[in-house]
Amino acid sequence: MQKLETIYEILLAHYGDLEWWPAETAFEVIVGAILTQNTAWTNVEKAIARFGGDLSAERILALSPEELQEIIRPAGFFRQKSQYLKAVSEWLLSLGGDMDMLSSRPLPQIRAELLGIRGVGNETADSILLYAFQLPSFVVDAYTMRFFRRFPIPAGETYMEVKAFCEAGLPRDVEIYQHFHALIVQNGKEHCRKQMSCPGCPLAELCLKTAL
DNA sequence: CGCCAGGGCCATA
DNA sequence: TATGGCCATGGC
Repeated sequence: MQKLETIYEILLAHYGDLEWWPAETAFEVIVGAILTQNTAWTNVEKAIARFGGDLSAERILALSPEELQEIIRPAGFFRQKSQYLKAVSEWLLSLGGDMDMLSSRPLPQIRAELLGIRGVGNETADSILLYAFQLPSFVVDAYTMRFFRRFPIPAGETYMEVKAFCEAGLPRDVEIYQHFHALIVQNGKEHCRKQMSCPGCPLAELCLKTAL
């Protein structure tokens, strides 16, 4: 396949800078990362709106399980996710709650801590690192997995293999990681999801055109 | 009506 | 390590 940077440049030239993780605060990014697990983003927006602008780790811990479940109900899996939200909130506050202090520590350490939290797996951990803490940890999601089935990776296709491949093939830069992830999602939504709609795809000439 | 969306946990082999 | 069942809502 082509150099990863080449693919990135092509996508960037075609779609431009996509900023698709809208959030008022870093904590809202964390909440969104939990709520969006296997869930449409429109449902996450509904759930976040139901916090009524009062969204903090303290608030989440103060709410009863039932109250929290009722607020996030539109995001689905609300019984599990209410526990997950309380777990990340406890982690955050147990370390002082200062996002800047937290993010100033070694990335691998933060990632390991995140993975130790109930409800935080690889993708959620990387989303929090990249979009909430602004640290260079590449996010691999369902779109990314499908994407690299079109451009097979020699190393393999497990989560960590795809992640390592992307990080090795791009400058270690938060903006680039964020943009590339957004570009992959946008391209995947428009082209290789339900049907093979190659016309108009900026990568049509490079793609293996493998049925997904 | 059925499908599935920006996963993760847990039990089982 | 690798499947498979489970969790739940809203949009199409």
